[in-house]
Amino acid sequence: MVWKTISKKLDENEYRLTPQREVILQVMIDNRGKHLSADEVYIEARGKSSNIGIATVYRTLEKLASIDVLYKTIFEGGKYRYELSLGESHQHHHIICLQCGHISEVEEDLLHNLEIHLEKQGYKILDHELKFYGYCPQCNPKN
Amino acid sequence: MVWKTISKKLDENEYRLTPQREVILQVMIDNRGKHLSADEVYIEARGKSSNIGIATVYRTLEKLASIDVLYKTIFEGGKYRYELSLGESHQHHHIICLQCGHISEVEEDLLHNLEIHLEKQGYKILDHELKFYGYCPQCNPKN
DNA sequence: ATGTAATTGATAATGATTATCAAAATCAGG
DNA sequence: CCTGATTTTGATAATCATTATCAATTACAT
Repeated sequence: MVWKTISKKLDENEYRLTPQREVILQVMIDNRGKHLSADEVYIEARGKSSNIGIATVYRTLEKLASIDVLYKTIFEGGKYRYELSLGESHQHHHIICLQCGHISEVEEDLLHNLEIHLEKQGYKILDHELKFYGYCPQCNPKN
Repeated sequence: MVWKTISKKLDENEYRLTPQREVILQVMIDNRGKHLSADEVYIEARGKSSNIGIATVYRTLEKLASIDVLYKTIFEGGKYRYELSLGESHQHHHIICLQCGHISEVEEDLLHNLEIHLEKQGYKILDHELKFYGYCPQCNPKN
């Protein structure tokens, strides 16, 4: 199901699925919903196939992001993170826990109205990204 | 007016206003509303006082951000950017033009409802950050 | 004045990412 | 299947932003 959608995108972009790329993709699928940095992907990929190079990881993540198989973003902390992009357009709403660092997602897409508002002002909005900073339910002192 | 508020914060935090720090602050005030990277601040600061070191710029920006005189964030592009933080709490709504790179701000604070919603789920939200990507009125092909 | 503490600027060290390049893998046509 | 051309890979060098180090300067409190 997930693989089918992805393969299609790879084909469309004439991007060959080598063993290394397959391992990296599998890592991303296994971690669906998480936001992995390149070195985190590298470590997990090594577990599956011990002789994969860090350069290949960077290259592959970059390429997969450019064809929208992955979504690439950067959080406070200064390194890029990647997550599987699941076809649907607006899903980039993150809640970052300042205590444990856990990053979860908000499903709602409540920004549509605001985008309309901005377009009336002459902007053309293509995408948005929303980040909340605070404590997740586990870390919330009140809970 | 701006200076008064800032001096107060500096005093409260026992942060001395040396000539170098004053120059850096002046650069930030001159560029109110813009989002400068450390090296951009460095270049402008050099124009005003030719023998300021890059290390001092980094140190000062970092410190000023930690006492909320500046707001520090990171955009696609991988480097930190700083802007003057003007007392009011929620103002971190940015519109990034994909054409010219210009970053402007949305004044509205329409996320309050969403925050309430998340708090009902057990989260404790302390801050948020919203970024729109698209074309500004000048670059919008439709205009 | 004078000794102590804070600040500075140059530069080394670090961490993340990108570029380079020779070797290995893969492909397409005979 | 061969074989030459093309793509991909992994190691590593290069780069870029940021942070740490440290001796020299500056400011402070007595």
